[in-house]
Amino acid sequence: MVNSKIQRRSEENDSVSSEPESPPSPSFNHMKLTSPRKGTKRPMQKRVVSIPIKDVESSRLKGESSAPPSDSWAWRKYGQKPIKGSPYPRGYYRCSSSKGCPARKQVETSRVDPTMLVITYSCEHNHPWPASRNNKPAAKQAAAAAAEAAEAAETPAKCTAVVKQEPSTSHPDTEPESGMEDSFPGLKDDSILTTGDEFALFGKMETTSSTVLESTLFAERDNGEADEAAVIFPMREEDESLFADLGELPECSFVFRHQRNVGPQVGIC
DNA sequence: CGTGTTTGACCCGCGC
DNA sequence: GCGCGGGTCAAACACG
Repeated sequence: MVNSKIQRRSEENDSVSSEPESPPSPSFNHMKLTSPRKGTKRPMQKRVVSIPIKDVESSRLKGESSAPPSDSWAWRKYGQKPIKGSPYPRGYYRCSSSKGCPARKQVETSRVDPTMLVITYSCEHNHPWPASRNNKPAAKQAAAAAAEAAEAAETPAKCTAVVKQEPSTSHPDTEPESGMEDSFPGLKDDSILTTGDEFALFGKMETTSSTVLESTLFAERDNGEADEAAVIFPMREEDESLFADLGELPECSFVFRHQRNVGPQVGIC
């Protein structure tokens, strides 16, 4: 019971702790050795992705058989909570593609725009994603998760996105080289839309008409337009190789890009 | 039978 | 110090 609970948490912590130099906080010592919680110093990487509920509903109506996979990983739901201030519940998912995978994601309907789903991915710093994938369950579960949030929203979908561009850093090498770059211009050139290998799965997100990748770091600058906090991390070569595995993205896709001098732009498609 | 979902309870961090 | 809110656990249940 309690013992098993503690033991389980200890095991989880063991599997998670890739940093021997950062012992658990004293408050965890007596009771819970658990995954990172709010306010802990553990370097969790976080990415926030918004997708239109419309896409989710459409894919669900199609039986999701012909719909693109939401991502490449299997997610197991481990909780759902109503969020204060938001009429929509938040679902909590854990990566089940491999044992001990600390990756998690949260799915909720955006309070700012009820037509958008906000999916927050988080993972331990430098945590390697499992090499093997489980596309079928991943697609099924992610679609179900999104559909669930979509049901909670019960609002007509539209296609609205907030876009940020970065003219000052438009390098010539931002020329798209693949289908992905067609949809995410400049994705490969810098760390604006910085995505670690943990989040290579973003490319598999359910994106059939419009997709927004939110880098909410800039949102913090911009008076917190988004309601999620994200940590930006540099993209490395291995990340790019993982991006190579990204699926095709919709034509009407916007990428939030972080910049210093230019304010956000609103794009409607 | 294995895997995933639901749901109530528990725990912790943070704000007041 | 206390209460609130968010995040997680785990038993029970559902499904393929």
